[in-house]
Amino acid sequence: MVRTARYSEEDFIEATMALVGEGGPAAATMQAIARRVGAPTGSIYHRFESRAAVLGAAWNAAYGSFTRALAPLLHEGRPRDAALAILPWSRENGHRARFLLLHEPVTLFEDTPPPAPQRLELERLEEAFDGAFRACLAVRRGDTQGADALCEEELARAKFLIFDAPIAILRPHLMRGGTLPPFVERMIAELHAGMPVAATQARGPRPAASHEGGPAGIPSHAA
Amino acid sequence: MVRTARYSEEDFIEATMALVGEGGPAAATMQAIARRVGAPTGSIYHRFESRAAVLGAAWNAAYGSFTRALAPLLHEGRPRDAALAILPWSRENGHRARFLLLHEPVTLFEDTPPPAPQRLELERLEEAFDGAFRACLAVRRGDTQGADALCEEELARAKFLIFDAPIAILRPHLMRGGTLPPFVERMIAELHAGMPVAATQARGPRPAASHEGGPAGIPSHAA
DNA sequence: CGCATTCTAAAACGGTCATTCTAATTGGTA
DNA sequence: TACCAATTAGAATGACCGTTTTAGAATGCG
Repeated sequence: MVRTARYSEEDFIEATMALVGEGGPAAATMQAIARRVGAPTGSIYHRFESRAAVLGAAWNAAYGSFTRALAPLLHEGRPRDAALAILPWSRENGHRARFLLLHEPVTLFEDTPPPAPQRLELERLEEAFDGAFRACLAVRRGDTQGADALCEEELARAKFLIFDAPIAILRPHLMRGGTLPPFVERMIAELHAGMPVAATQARGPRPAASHEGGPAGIPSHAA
Repeated sequence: MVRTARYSEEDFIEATMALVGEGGPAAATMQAIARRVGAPTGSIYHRFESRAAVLGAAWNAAYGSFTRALAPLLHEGRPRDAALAILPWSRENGHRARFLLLHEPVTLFEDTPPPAPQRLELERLEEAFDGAFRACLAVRRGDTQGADALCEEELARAKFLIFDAPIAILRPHLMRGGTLPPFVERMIAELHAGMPVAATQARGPRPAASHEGGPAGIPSHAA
């Protein structure tokens, strides 16, 4: 090394997350990222090989931070606490939360997928998070046979309850940009009380629809 | 009128929804839309004043079709059936479903908001759908005082249960592009059994977290 | 039968963006 | 101190996109 870098990789990543969080993926042009950092456009290319690499790195940073907050709780078999942990994480990560929870990767990487390094790291992160879900289910069921004998439905239920549903509860408020109202916590807690991930002790195979008829037989659109 | 049009407004709208559903908003360039229809680029401007107008019209078409399927059930006070009605609607509207349910308006209109005609129609549609939610809550509570005395939390709960949560259940499968597995119906039904929109008869003020402690007191990130 | 009007058709324009290029600068090291 | 690779700095390039323009074709009406 001979010259000390003035702008770090993290500077560009932070600027990218802020721009996407505020104005959507299209707002994060290379020139906008550079301007926000105070650097010339070309400097980004000394750290990242392309725009897709910057977006990929930003996504991995946000996703990594998020999963690091939830994974330990999942491994301890505490799905409800994991779902609730999304709240403090969102409050403490303004930029990151809006960036990660308001945009699907599809819309971020639609034009060009991120290059190999970022793609591989994302695969690692996703695999680790998936493993945490499976471990959580195994713990809740008191499984000794490991976390492999899970059907697709069980995993989908867990991901919905711990990940997608809390995010759906938060999304309207993240979008409006204000602070999260206190009732979002109540809603997540109620959700987990009424539709548990998996029963701890034997509690009957499934809660089953309690009133107003079973789950089968959707009426068609009207009446 | 003097010359019969070869390409209709609906042609361009349909192509737009298909392109966005397949490749995200950036895939729906004016040239791509025209190419898919088989028309020259300029022809679109005989029907729409700008790209934002095309996207807005497409959004309104999809959103209108969706709300027309749900609103009657809401007005009848059948929130569970409304949530379940999203399933057949999605199966019958491949393009539309992926377009509407996989993309937030924020990411569609980030650069330029749609012009007045489309913006106004969207406001009408949103107001009508909002009214349906309020009506549903009023019916469920047996309210005689109308649908105005609703707190923010009640409305947020209803929208989550009937709209956002079912969509969150469907999203992974819409993304993969395959057919919807049968267990998504069970999940929606269970959700409504465990966390009802509003009790029909007096059933106690709130279900309250049944086991493993009340809703208050989130542990911080670990342990 | 021709004309006004609405459309198709395709090329052209202006702007923006990602990326590259050239030159100047920096600061640890020999 | 003199060097030199890594970096800053900012302009230049080439591609693509939304929109406009120009020209020609079709059709109902007088």
